[in-house]
Amino acid sequence: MLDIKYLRQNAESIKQALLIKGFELDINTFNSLENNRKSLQVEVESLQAERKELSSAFGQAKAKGEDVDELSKKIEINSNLLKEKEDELKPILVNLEQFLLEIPNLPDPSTPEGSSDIDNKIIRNWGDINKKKGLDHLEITSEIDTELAAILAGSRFSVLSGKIAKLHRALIQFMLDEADENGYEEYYVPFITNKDSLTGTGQLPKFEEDLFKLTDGRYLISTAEIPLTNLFNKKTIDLNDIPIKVTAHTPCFRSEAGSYGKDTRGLIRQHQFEKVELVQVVHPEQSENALEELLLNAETILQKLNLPYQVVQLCGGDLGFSSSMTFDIEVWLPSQEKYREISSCSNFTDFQSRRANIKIKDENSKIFAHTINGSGLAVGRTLIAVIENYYDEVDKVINIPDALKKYLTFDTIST
RNA sequence: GGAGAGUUGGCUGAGUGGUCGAAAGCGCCUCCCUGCUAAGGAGGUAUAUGGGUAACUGUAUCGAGGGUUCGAAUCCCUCACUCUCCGCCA
Repeated sequence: MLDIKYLRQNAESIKQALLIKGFELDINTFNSLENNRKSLQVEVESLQAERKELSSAFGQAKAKGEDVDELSKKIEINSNLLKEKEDELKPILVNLEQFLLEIPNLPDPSTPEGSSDIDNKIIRNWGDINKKKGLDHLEITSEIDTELAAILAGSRFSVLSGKIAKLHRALIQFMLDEADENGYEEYYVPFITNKDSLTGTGQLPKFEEDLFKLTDGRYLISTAEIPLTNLFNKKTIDLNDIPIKVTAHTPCFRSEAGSYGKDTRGLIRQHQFEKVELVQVVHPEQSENALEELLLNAETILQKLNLPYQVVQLCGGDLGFSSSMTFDIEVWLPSQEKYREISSCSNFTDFQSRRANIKIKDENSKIFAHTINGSGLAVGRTLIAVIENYYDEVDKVINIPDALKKYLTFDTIST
């Protein structure tokens, strides 16, 4: 959520800044809501002040046994008028709140212009890619079964078995150990979340269709960012406890509404996938560095797995609703001869902390914290990358990356 | 699932219809005293938000939301959460 005071004073420049995200701020609507709000609020509050006075006069008169007929009349007039004005004000406040909740975060000034991922800016790349097109993970192993999953649940699910299932688990363990080494405290969190939490991190109210909703009105998490960030919902954090670094491994559930026909084959885009998430809650002055650090934490995992990747900075059109600045890490997939997103690391500045009310107690004042998060990493896609990049066509085996060997009792997976 | 108790400021905890944003204590801050420390004394110390250039000032907030009332921390209803007991259960 943007600072409403800031919005009042800088509507035009905010509108300009948001255009790069493809969002058109409706200043007229905002101004008319604000003007109505202001005049009605002033009226309501002065009527409330009057009520207070009249009520206490009434009480005193009653106590002295004085006649209260005239006072009663005044009170009735006040009460009717107050009710009328309150009824006018209430929906305006609701609308204003709604309006604010649907405005995206301001993009960082460094954000490249562009409308889709083709305009993302390549920052760096790491590792050598094998130029030769390779088999895809479904072709390589039969221990990933999407047809079986379709019988169990439907499309966009998978069943893993045997050594692939173990490799999948080893990746999770490896990633959590990496996070631990980098100073992130591990959490185990609910995979079901309420509206308040989802509003805090920005999935609601605008992106409900991306989520699986339960019959009791709650939702399955689409990322561990939601529970991890909301660990600090409505909290004031002592300056000494900053920066906070937390991690969790969770399944993520996404409806993938609107992505029909996209990435339909294999594990790339699933309704359910595992992810290790890294979250930091930091002082505003540290957030830029914290994002760099978190990005590096995620990159290191790929380096240790010896998987080639590139880092891109998202352009305005590709930048998420809540994010101010995002770097995606994209891993090389030989079957697609493309880099594919495997981690998304973002600085949300004070956007989430305003919504979730996460504050830092500075020496003598309270300020909104900055929140940073990123995948470290998406496990399913890492599994694909390992399978495809470590496949030995001659021997028809998947070699186990050195970094994972201590988690497994085998060095290769025959196919 | 059943029965009961509870939720008040940074903390402990009083307050069952008005003078209560809320006693008292602790903690914290400023000052005074005392040649260190400790003890003692005086004052201050919630949050959000509106109006105003400002000084200043209005309003809201006692778990959340409704209601009763001229007036609600206090009475009523609904919900959430915590605790105790019973049942069930990994």
